[in-house]
Amino acid sequence: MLDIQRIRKETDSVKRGLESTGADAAIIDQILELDTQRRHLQQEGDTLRAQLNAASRDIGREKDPDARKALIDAVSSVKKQIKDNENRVPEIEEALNTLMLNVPNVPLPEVPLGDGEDDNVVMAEHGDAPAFDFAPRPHWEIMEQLGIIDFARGQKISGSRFYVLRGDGARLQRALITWMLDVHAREHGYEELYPPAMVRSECLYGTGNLPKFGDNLYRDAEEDYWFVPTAEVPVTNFYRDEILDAQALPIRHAAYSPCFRREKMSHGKDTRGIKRGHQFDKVELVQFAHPDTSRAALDELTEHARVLLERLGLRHRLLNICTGDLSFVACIKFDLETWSPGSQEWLEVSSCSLFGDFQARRARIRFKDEAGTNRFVHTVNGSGLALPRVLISVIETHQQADGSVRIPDVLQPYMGGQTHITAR
RNA sequence: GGGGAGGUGGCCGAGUGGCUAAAGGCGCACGCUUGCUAAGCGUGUGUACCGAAAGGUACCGAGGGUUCGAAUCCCUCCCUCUCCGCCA
Repeated sequence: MLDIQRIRKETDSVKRGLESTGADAAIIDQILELDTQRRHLQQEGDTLRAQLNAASRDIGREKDPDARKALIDAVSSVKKQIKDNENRVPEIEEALNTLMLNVPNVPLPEVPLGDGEDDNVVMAEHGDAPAFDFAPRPHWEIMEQLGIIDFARGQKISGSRFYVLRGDGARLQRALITWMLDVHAREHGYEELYPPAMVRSECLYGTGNLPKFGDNLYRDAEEDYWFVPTAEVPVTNFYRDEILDAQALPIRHAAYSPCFRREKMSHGKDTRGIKRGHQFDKVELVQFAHPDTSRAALDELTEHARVLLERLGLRHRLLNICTGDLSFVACIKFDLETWSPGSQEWLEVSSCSLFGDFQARRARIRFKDEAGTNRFVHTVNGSGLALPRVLISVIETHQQADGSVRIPDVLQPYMGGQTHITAR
């Protein structure tokens, strides 16, 4: 959510920012109109209530029954006006609030202008494309042949876009999760959390998934429980409605969780393999940062995610996401993509975003600054990393001519010293 | 799922219709003191919104109601704790 004060004071730059993302800036004018009405109503109501309060004090002091009666009668018209005023307020406030919740974040000036993903800027490429003296195969072939995945039974159990990892496939994913969490917790300064995978809707408003993106979420039919699309949701809301110590910032948390997404929008896309499922696993990094250092925190967090790819020996690149491809909540975003030589495509394995106070304002996460003033923190997060796609890249990158897969050195201790996955 | 207790400021804890934003204590901040043993004394210390300011309004789990006036009375809901049942 944007700061209404900012919308009032910097109307033009906010509008320009929104337009650069492809959003319709007309919503800003509607907001300002309602905001004016709201303030007018509030002033009117405050004045009336001040009158009533003063009158009530007088009545309390008046002992003479007749004089008292007269005073009470006199205040009735004020009461009626207050009622009228109160009747008009909710409509305006709800309309205003709805609009505010639907305004996306405004990009930072450094975000490259563009209409869509084709305009994203490649900032860095790391590692060479792996060389093969045979035709590299896609992961679904390799994994099936090794017997470490079962698509058919996954579909039998749960339907399309579900699969079962088995044997060394399941173990490899588990090794990746553990290793990544260990790196973040032991080397990068993140406290590990294991959060709920089901949350109340309020959490999703906090992170910005609701109200606009509810149709990509699964939810309980009877109660207000929603399945998280990412650990970002519970972890960000860990501090909802709290006031943190300035000295405690930045707070860093890493969390593993399963993630659930309907993927309604991408029906026919990515149907082969494990690139896009309704359920997948992910390690998420979240930082709660001081506004003065949040931009640097984004670079730091991005590097924390990137270095994992390097250590896994995967070719990867860093993208600066353009205005037109920015997510609803981000004011700047870097994607990490890793190369999958079998499927011959770049896979997004992490989106690292700075949200400014956009989420903190929705979730009311504040800190007490040096002057003792409560201010909203800035939130930063990114995957570190998304499992299925890292798994794809590991398997396709480290596949061998004989159909086996070499296990990256860093993961071998997590696989009991095993160096290769071979057919059973 | 059934029974009992309770939700007040950073924390503890008063407060049962009016001058209570809310006693007192703790904590914290600033100042003073340094012959009553790392102690004493004083002052200050919630949030949000509107307003140039003065100031005003709202908030004592949430929502609604009664009343000139509610933290205090009534209704509904939520949550926490606890005893019982069930259970990975």
